[in-house]
Amino acid sequence: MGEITSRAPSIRDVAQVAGVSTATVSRTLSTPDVVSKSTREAVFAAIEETGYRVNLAARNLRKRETGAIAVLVPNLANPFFSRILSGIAEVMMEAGLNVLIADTKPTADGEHSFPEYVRQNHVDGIIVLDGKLRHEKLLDRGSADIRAPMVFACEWIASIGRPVVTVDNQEASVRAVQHLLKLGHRKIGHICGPPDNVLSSSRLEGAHGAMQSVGLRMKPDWIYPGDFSLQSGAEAAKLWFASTDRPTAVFAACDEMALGFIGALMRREVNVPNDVSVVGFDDLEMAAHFVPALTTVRQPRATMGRAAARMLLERMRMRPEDRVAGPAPRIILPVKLAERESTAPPPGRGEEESKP
Amino acid sequence: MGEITSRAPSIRDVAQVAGVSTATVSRTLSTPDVVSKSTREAVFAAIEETGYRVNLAARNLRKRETGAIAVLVPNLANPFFSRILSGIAEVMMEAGLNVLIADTKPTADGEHSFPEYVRQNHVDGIIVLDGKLRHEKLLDRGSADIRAPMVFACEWIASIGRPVVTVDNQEASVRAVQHLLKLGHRKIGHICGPPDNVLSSSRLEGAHGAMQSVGLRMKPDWIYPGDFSLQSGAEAAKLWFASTDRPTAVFAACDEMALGFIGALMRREVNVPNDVSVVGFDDLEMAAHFVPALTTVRQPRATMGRAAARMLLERMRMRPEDRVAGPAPRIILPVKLAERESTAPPPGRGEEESKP
DNA sequence: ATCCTGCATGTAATCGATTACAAGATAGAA
DNA sequence: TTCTATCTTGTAATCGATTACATGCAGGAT
Repeated sequence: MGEITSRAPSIRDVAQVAGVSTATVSRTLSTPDVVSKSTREAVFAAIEETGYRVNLAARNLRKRETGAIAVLVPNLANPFFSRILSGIAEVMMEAGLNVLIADTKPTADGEHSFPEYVRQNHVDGIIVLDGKLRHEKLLDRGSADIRAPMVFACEWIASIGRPVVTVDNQEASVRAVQHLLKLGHRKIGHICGPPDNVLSSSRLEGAHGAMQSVGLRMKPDWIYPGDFSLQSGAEAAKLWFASTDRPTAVFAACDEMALGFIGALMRREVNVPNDVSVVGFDDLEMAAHFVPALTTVRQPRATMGRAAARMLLERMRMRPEDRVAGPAPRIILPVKLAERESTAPPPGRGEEESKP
Repeated sequence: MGEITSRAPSIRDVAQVAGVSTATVSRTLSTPDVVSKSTREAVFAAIEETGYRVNLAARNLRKRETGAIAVLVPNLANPFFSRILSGIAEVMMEAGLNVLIADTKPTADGEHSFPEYVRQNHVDGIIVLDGKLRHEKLLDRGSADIRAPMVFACEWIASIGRPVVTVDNQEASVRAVQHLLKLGHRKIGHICGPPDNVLSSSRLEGAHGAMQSVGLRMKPDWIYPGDFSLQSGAEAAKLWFASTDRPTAVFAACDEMALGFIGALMRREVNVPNDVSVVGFDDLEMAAHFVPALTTVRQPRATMGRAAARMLLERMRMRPEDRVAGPAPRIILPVKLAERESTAPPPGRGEEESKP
């Protein structure tokens, strides 16, 4: 197909063809209104003829920017993040910025990795979806943060004063637990997210708080460890099954764990929701298709992504000294509880088809 | 925290601190062995002291390369791709290359998008996981392909002669169907992938072929349209349910559709596998956790990613004229059938707990 | 006719790293 | 002692685009 060109056409080639200087070509591209109509047309024709594309390395070098932003995702394998990413991409593409996605999934040594192109001045801004990165990495001297603004979305690191876009995790958890309380549950358990994660702790606290406000408490046995994975949900099911004093309802800190939990229970002939009710968090697409369909807290993922993107754009336009002035803004988005099939009154006191 | 530096340290600053020329600093970084031990140490100390990081825009401009490769993913929301991505990232990071991930999900106008940083000479190589991109886009004059080599993984575009890393989809489908045949099924249906997709057609053909080779055929009614989404699996369930002459087993072209299909059936009180057996394709993590656990064709996703990455590295090292010489290589990876709970003998003739 | 204003364009420095080439230094051979 | 080979380092051009500044020109005011 296309002949192998020895070299890509540069702005010089265009200038030559159009019979103008390179400065004029550059101006035609960046500020067309200062160029006369006739030259403008000549330049565009020359661009067409030569097949010219701007060399971004050269532009970036000169402008001291890169035209790209990075998104640090804790684990691409988790479908939860995809919608957020597409929300981000939508806003950024519109703004003419490219989006680099980096998986910070821990490497063999257990460290969350931090891709080189983020450290180096390769991006103009960073959106962090990972609340478990080590502070030093993000704030490393010479790393991008000094030059490139950063915002957190969904998860965040409390000790780093940067803007955050999130939902009110605590409030959402309160609502999830209240839903269970209203159904008549009194013994409610929780499958936690990974320790040291802001989401884990605020969701756990929300659950605790909701119980306390009606004079109940969660037995420590009913609090199962987890790490947001399907597998850890299944592990929680083992614990639930093995115990004698079981909660009649379990609120999982994410849908994956909720589904892993339900799957493992059903494999042991435990019926959800008749034997135990389960509420999730996130509202993954799978949640509605699972049997039983999962009652869960819906996060506005695309909206969250778009909000984070817009926030970052705003910060990128600010002067660096203004960015550090005052407290970092915080956008809290509303959530909704999607009530589906995985929750019902507790066994023995249900209005419906509960079994004794 | 860190003071806002007016400018990032450049190679000049390092040179000045170390008391050498910029050339020596550059050499110390790229070819340390031609530099004397004493200067080398001085330079490293100066780098440490200044916190110097190489400016990639400058390096790329000079070296006419970018140190990054792009992966074009048809739909990030599909968890199938994540493992492939991590396989790619693993190999590429080791080779010192950055990985840019681009979602080519169709925009409003139905066109698969093709991010600017891939068109422009922004990447040194491209891995395409999307078999639905328009040819012109990939081969566009001035686009990256002339300079940057390209390989396909998983999906591919038959008319573009580029290396491909994939599994034998047809053979895998044959095995899936043979598994159903061995269980005693004679009426076997198929949920297709999107039309115009190489995977869809080869999986369908494989299924057809397996039937034909034992003298059977799939009734056209048993071939359900789909697009690899959960939702389309659920739609297929509606069709199955509404028909009178139903297949006793269904082979879905991907796990998502298989799970959507099962979920929708179970919601209609249809039992899987007792009323109908279902086989999927991909072996998503969820497949094993679903109830019933899904029998499915396991694709070696991480291996596929690694193989594609290595293939691309090899192509990047070749001279451009050698790349077009001869037929493009093709790597076919083996698959395995994971037999789980969603398949059983057809109703009425089962050895086990089938119901009449 | 002269001067000023404002627009359109060109000239050339610049961003930071790489590398061909030149030059200096050192050691060994004759 | 002189010459050559080898090793180390510096000089300066280069990659391609942007932009401050200078220049030239047309039209209007006086």
